[in-house]
Amino acid sequence: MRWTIEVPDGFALKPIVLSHGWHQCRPFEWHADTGRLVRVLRTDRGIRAIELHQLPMGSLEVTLLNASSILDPAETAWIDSAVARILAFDIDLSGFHALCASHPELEAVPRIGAGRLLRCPSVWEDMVKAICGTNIQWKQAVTLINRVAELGDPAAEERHRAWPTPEQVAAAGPEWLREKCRLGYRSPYVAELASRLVSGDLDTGPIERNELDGPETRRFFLSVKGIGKATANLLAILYGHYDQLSIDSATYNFVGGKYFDGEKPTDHQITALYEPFGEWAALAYWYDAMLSWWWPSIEADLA
DNA sequence: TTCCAGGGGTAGA
DNA sequence: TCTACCCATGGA
Repeated sequence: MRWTIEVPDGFALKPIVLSHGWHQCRPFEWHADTGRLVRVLRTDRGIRAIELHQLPMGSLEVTLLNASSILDPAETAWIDSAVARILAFDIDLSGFHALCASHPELEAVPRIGAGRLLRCPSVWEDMVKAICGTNIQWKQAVTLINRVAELGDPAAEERHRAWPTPEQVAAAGPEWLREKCRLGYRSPYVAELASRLVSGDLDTGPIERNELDGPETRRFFLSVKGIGKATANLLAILYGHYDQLSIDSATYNFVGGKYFDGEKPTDHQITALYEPFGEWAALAYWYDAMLSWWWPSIEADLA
């Protein structure tokens, strides 16, 4: 089964897939050679694996990988809305793209259709992955995340698994996360997050419905144990609030190397550097780092 | 062996 | 608000 989805003007699939490390984590699967993004989704009818591919005229082609499944219009519409969430169709980048035009170092951003950041279908999944990425090398974080993903339900007759639900993680418990996933001291944080979602003590609805402003969004994420300032800011950035940078060890390395002669800058110095970008500060930093670091290696691939 | 990674919680000032 | 100190894990 195959259909197409219309995309916002100037949208490009590859830049958002490669915007950060989520595409390396199951149940995402990025095939760089063919430019296809596979994602497993849990609908109210079952576990579906879809493959996204951008057509030459811009729109997205969706291929259902569950060969024996036929979707009704309601389920197809649900998948379309999930794709829109993952690929941040709702984000209006026109202000940022206009700003990039007057900054030579960011000139490539609008030209290649970059600026959006890849999200998971649920805030729950974004939060777990963010917690797993704290104080750890990213490659190792991917290993942790993929072990947690093994808890998810498999699609019938397919190798794909959905991301586990909060109920599944809460039932598995902190010891399972520690011993089987090797989450270490992060395991009680993830277990508590799952339990709070199951009990209704925490509700991600306001984030999903985009009802909160930047400060409210950051306060929401900070209320979760295991999520501190850097991670809360990162998650707020994923949900469209760019006025506060997420400063982590990679930020010190990049900004120190490029602007402070190799010396580690203070948080205040970093903030001051991108303050002129105002509400777009975090994106300005993000693509400053991206274009300087590893973007050149893939830029030819994007042309 | 020691250091530290895409930090955060906690106690004490 | 700021600073030590501790926290699991495994790669470098």
